[in-house]
Amino acid sequence: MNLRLYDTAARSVRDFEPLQPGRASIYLCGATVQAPPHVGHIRSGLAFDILRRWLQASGYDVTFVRNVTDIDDKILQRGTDEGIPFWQVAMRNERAFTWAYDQLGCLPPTYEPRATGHVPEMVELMQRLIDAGHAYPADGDVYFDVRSLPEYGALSGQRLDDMQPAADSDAQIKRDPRDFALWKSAKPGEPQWHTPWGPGRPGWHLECSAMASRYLGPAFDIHGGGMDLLFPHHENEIAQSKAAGDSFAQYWMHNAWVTTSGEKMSKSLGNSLLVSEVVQRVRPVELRYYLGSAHYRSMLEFSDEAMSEAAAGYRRIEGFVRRAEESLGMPESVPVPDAFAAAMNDDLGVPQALAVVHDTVRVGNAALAADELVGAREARDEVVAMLDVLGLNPYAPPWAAQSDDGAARRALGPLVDVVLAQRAAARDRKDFAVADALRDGLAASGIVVEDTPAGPRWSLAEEI
RNA sequence: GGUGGAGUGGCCGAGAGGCGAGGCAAGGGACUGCAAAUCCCUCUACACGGGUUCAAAUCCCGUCUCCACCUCCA
Repeated sequence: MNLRLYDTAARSVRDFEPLQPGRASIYLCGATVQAPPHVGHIRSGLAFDILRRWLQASGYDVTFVRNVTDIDDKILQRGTDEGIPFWQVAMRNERAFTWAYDQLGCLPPTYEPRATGHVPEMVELMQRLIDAGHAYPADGDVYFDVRSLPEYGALSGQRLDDMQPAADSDAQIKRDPRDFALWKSAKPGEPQWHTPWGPGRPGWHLECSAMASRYLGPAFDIHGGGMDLLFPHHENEIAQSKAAGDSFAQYWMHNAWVTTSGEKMSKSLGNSLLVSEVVQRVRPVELRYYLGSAHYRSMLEFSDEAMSEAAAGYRRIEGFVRRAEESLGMPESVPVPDAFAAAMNDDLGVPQALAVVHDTVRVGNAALAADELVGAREARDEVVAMLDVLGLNPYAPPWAAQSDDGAARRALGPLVDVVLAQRAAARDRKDFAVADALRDGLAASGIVVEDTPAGPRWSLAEEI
């Protein structure tokens, strides 16, 4: 079974057929770096990280571009408010995004272009659009003429005449109120670049068209982003690029948002949960598991309770892998089970894929309990292979480094061994009160002791 | 007004005509000095009203509720 993906433009699931066999090119709309990221932003990065990993695991050579839009009205406003250059605001928030992507184990993009670094490409694109009669300069602005493109609105399924007229003050200088700005003339004090139409700065949509074609060419495979970018951002991107003669994206994918109390998480609603805050309450790998556990096109209602449940689910998987390592050593690379591959090939069916993981964990646990090492090894290696596709492999970066409390374990080990020896002596003489007190004492220090047929095992508690 | 999405058991969350995904929680059992972990078993579903069908959570008609987008948004 081949990979099938839901294409927003076709409103249906389609077989994925790359432009070049064995290669896949993806452009993901990244952050407009106005503020630090909340979990909704990172869900988008995560959903497409899983797509990318699955394509790579399926043998594709993936080129993954995720842009940074480092100039827009809010960034400029914030710079003004704080009395600092806009680029300082942008850089600060870009670092916060990078940190969050890294925390959640999202692979770095192949290229990560910034809007302000691609003004020449934007100017060239605008010139092509003007020459083709799809854009026009007006008072130092440059607008896209939506009426010049009959298919405008097709991606989002809207007809121009049904749209609410924009409450836009510059309506006088536009040919149609729904024409959108490719380029904005510089107001006093604003940053500016020189163009044939006067000094100004980029509009919101132009940068993605310019950068996508710069790094992926006039035609590429997949364009991704949040559902809320469908209109206007992606509609305008497709309009710019198609009007300029590019074939642009062959597939459009959109992830659903994260909600709290039934409402979309949003900076403007003030109900957003910063990634930096959430990872104080739960390990980053557990947050990744939680955000990835719902299908990418389903809304995810965020709650601490649901996140804790998800964390418990991940620890069950992780516990199996760690316990298996004690008797089996490190895992070997094996193919993922067919059921897992089938789930992933069906428009990234991570929920069903996770069901396969859990089923395999149960089989593996039973094999371990029965001392059937062959079966346990098979299950363990498959589980690790599946976790790897999902970016949850505890042996892979960044989790390996984070969960390897090497220094702490080396320092604590001899001390814990002393206490465990005392406890063993107490148990031998049936003095269970003392034995339990010793175990409780360790537990109070965050050291969990479990008895196994091979003797006690200790670990550092994950609960914070 | 236009467009799109959602309503599933105590909770999260899949599925899209027939054999009840999975997880978390709960109860029972096995194991254990006790616990933990693990395994086995068990319970509770498809918003509402009609219809089609041998068979509907799934298809059709209608209704209700909720959410999102329509030039700030992942």
